Amino acid sequence: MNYKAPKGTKDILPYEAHIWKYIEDKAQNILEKANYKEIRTPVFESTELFTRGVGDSTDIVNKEMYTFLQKGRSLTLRPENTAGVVRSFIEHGMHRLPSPLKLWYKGAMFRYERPQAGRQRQFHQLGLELFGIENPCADAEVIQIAMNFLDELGLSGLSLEINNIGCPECRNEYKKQIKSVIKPKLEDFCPDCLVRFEKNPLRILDCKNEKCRQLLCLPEIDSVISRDFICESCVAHFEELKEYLKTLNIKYTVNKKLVRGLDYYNKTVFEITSTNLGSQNAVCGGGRYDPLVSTLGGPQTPAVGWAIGMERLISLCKVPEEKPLDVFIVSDNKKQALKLASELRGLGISVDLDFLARKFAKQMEKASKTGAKFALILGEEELKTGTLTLKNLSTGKQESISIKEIPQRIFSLPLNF
RNA sequence: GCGGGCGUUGCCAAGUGGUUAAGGCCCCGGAUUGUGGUUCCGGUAUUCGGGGGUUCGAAUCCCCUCGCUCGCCCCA
Repeated sequence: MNYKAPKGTKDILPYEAHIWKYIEDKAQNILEKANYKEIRTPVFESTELFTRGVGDSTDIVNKEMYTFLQKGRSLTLRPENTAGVVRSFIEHGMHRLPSPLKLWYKGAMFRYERPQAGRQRQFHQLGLELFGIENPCADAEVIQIAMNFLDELGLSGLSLEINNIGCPECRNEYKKQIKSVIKPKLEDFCPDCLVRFEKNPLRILDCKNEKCRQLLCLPEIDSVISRDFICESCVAHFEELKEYLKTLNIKYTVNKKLVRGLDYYNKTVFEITSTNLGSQNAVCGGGRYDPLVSTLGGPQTPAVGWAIGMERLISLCKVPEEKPLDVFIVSDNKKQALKLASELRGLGISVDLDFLARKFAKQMEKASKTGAKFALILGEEELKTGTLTLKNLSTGKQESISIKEIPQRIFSLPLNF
């Protein structure tokens, strides 16, 4: 029997793992500087959390969840992490902590979809959530952090799109108006949009079907889209956010047709896309979700957050080379070699050695191929005299040395070694 | 759920009906039993994703099936 990783899953192989670590370290660094604390929640939650939280009109809930029954309880592998973090927030009474509460997370998410470029069934997100602040300065900080993070990774070809989809009240009015102008032309729209018309009419706005897009440009429809349908307080929120972004020197474009697929969003929504990805070009997506905490049974708490798709991000990053190994021990005495390795590791030096006890030439070859900076020779001669031979593998120079001198020799190497 | 492309060794591949299935990389051994990264020599696929069929003869043609991949939908 040949076993393969299941469809839509991938191994992160040893030579790729340092890329993940590099990115995660960078994120952690940036987030902690802004006082975000890491939270780790379970990879599965009760199914109801997602049907309530993410929304049962969404594709995620309708056709993409990995759900299983355990002793009569329905559980689901998390398709996203906001609902889980909010559940934890409520369960542990975090609303009593000083506001704002800033959390971040990273981990695997699961959605049953047809895999393609930039999309897997098990994928990883890194995200943050900011609770307790209604003012758009929170939206601005969150966006600023995302942009800063992507910037520091040296990404190019990114663009930030923002929109304000209103609060539940004004959005209902907007839906009515959209429906009324679309209705006369309804039969010209694609079959998917016919379904959307009933279930979630705003989703028609970001349909990628060429015909639908043209229909949306008809003057009578376009005028409804481009008019600010949102209520005064939502407009004020949006205007203020734009001022913050301007002050922070963050470039953005307003995209009136940007609608996010998760039911919990209100007011601000945004997306960061890259021209260097395939058709799944969103690296980061997020927005404000003021109603969610109370929907899930907690006290009314405003919140805003985003998530970044790790696999998509990694495909865009140029990452520095892995640090080379400091020392490779060449020896025909395995016991002494292992002992030496353990001593040097204790001093903070990275050390490997040959376990096959091959001849010196082979061990030297291995030392080279491993990419070690030094070969440290511990043979009969060295054992007799109580010394070691340290060979610089890039210059070929070697010297007799005592164990005490090793750290100094190794750490004094210039950085561009 | 619906479309397109592709499956030859650990990896990248040549081969499109005719004897033992090129080549390159990696790996292993030797030249070189205490000195590498360069070089040279040698080794590693009873078998072409799997099953069935056509044929004297199939990686190559036909049918079925499985897997991967890209796109639609949707999302990070």
